[in-house]
Amino acid sequence: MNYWLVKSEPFKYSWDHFVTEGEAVWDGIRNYQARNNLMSMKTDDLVLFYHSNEGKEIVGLAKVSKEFYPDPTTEEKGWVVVNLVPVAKFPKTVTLAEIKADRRLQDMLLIRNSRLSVIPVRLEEFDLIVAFAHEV
DNA sequence: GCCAACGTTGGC
DNA sequence: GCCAACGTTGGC
Repeated sequence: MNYWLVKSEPFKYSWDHFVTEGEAVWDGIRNYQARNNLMSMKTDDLVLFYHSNEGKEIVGLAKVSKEFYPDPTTEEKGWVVVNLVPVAKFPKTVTLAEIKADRRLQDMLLIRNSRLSVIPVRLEEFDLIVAFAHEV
């Protein structure tokens, strides 16, 4: 089991929209590193859902419902999508500021490479973020 | 709205 | 194969 984080601009595709639809085709990835991460995702891997630009916070948890297949939104070869389904909205969002403030999370690619939109997350980091999301 | 960081493209 | 120029992302 691996853990991931995906970014979405809420203006384009928000968590609420994701929940309403019930399943998302994660299309439009045009970056090789992000693409490689998509191709490493396995069914039932857990995925943190992050709102970029507006909010800058992790809002909920999703999981992989279908492993990678060719991106239907482009003719170009080599790009792929996965399907995601919502698991749970976090009781409390975890902001980028909180993540940056925690010494244990400094190595996250979310911070180190802010432009990458599909990011692997280590188990320790994942557990910590889930714990933050449930703090009172 | 600005700009830093990063990726990609193309000239040489 | 190097590197300058350009485009894009996303934090501030």
